Amino acid sequence: MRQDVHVADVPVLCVSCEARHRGVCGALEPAQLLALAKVSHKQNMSEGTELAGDATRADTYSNVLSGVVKLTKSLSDGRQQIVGLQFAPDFLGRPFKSENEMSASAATDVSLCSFPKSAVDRMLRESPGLEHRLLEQTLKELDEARLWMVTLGRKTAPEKVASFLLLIARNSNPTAARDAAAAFDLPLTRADIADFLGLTIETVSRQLTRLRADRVIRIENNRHVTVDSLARLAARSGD
Amino acid sequence: MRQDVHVADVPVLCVSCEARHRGVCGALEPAQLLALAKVSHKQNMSEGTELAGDATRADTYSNVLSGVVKLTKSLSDGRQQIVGLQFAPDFLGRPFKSENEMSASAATDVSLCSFPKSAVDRMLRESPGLEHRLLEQTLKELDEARLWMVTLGRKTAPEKVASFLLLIARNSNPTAARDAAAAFDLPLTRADIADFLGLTIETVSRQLTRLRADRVIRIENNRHVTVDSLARLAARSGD
DNA sequence: TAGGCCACTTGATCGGCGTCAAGGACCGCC
DNA sequence: GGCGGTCCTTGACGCCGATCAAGTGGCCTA
Repeated sequence: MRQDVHVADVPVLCVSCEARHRGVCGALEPAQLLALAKVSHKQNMSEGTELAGDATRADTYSNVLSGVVKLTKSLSDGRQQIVGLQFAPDFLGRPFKSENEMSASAATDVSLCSFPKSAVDRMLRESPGLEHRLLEQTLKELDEARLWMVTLGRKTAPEKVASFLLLIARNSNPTAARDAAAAFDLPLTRADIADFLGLTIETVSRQLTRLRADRVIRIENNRHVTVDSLARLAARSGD
Repeated sequence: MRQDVHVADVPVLCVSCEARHRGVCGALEPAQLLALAKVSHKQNMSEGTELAGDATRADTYSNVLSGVVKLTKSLSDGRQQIVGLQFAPDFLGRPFKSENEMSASAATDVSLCSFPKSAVDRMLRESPGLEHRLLEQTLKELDEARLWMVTLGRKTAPEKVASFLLLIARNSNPTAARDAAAAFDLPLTRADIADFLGLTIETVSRQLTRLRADRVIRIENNRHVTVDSLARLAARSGD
């Protein structure tokens, strides 16, 4: 019965939403959640869709409900670097700035729950718990970014590719033991992997075939990867 | 007179402290500032001092009052990467985690104002303004980290070195015009610059002499750099 | 003044990864 | 079934930056 009352308080949109528990929405009171749900909407974007351009006005925030969003920065001559991957239930958007400094696009088919920036900014001022969640997520992203800087700056191509596979493997099953097996689909094309690792697609391809030749991984349909021993993969990741 | 009253409220330790205005302490009420000042202490550390080791217990936070602190991560075989530089009045420490995941050390002589973690954590819970400041700083650091990821992943050695010089130049005089002249001391040794850029010290040295040969910079005593036109330097930074 | 140490520079050589080019696998479309 | 397109793989080659090895200059100590 208590459950019923509880569920009755929760907006329909949010009932089965992962972000309500693990994401930033978990910090909201039922009344706030209701207010926010009224102005938010779920949307599905297909792979490749540009979600927010570089130096464009950003007037919405989003939660990632499923799929993977890539954050990229480019140099003027077209060289590109992926500076972050956002998985469910990550929060998408840069508080306290109205301009995007990077572009976000759907690396896979993605579903998002989007809110007007103004509504969230108001709640941020009223509800310290929300700001706390946002701080936690931002610190997590900062840790991840700094960890990746080591990969970009100091690892070799074979180590980079192994590190990437490990990242995806761990993300697709966070509870797996360190030395377990794993199977997952790569959420990125070879070109995206290259942009994430600071390599070319040829080098990525060569390293993947090398890992396959050495029986560390198997690949089906270019996307589906099977790893018999994550420990063997980790041994190739350099750290 | 109002000024006198105001100053009288401020702890001696904090009266002339930059962090009280631009740093996180600016979010504190006089009473909180007083309470914090009672348990904090200023300390000077000389170049090279290890401030916090990898995987050690971290039980203090600090504000950087002067000098530069480098945050580094290492791979097991000794390869090292600097993942962040902290200048005054930056906040030093990782809230909500008791273990360091990276090591911090003094890149130059440094003066710090250190607080027990517990005292700050308590204030974080009581004072939303403090958490807000911290979120702003963390977002700023995340932006910087992601910007640097492009440098690490996609720029050539000449571009990396030019980018580094620009970063230091802009930091030593944030208000300078984009095409002004600049003069500053490098806060890092060649070895540190290499670890920051993901290069070797030989390559860093070669690129610096090239910039000098091309009259983009002048160098005295290995550390003091003069730039006649920041715009010319920026033109070599790749972005 | 000699000697050692440290940070940095400079030169010669090597190899990892980028570049260029071709070819294969899979797809939808006509 | 042929055809073009996209994504990926594979091979040949060359260059940028790492590696190895001296050499220079400033500073400290004796």
